[in-house]
Amino acid sequence: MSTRTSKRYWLMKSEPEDFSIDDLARVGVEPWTGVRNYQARNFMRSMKIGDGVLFYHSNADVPGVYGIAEVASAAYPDPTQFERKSKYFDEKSKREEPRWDLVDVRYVRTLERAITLDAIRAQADALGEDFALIRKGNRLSVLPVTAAQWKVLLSMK
DNA sequence: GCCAACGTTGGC
DNA sequence: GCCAACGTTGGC
Repeated sequence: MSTRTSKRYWLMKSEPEDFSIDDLARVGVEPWTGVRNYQARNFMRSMKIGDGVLFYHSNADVPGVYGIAEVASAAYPDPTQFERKSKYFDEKSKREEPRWDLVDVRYVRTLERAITLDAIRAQADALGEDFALIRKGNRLSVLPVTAAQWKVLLSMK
């Protein structure tokens, strides 16, 4: 029994040179490996299948939201933390007590026009000060989006 | 490539 | 528990 019935929303960052919305469109579903920040991990642990995801390109020529995805699994241990050759290997993580989790993310659609970081900043008033993406110094790669913020962002033209 | 912001690590 | 050093993120 889920204690939560309403869908939640998230924003997940990826460097497009590493993994872009086009890559997600190609593979369909992708395990979101490599998150090594406790706050971001905890957000993933609270995700439910079907939650909405804004796919954000960071370190891009034009940073912004390029597509929509959805959560396709509950959180489970990120296998790359145990892979010695992986850049995400964490020697301190134990198989009996994995430190890092991930969720699977499923492609939904690519936006015709990206919602650029500039455009998002221009809507700061409508989005509110609690929007972590545009809070000063924020570096979280997985962050929550309220239903109201989701609506504001996707209705931007 | 630079650098501000911020998280983590480790010495004490 | 403090905090300096270091590493990473991510916009520019």
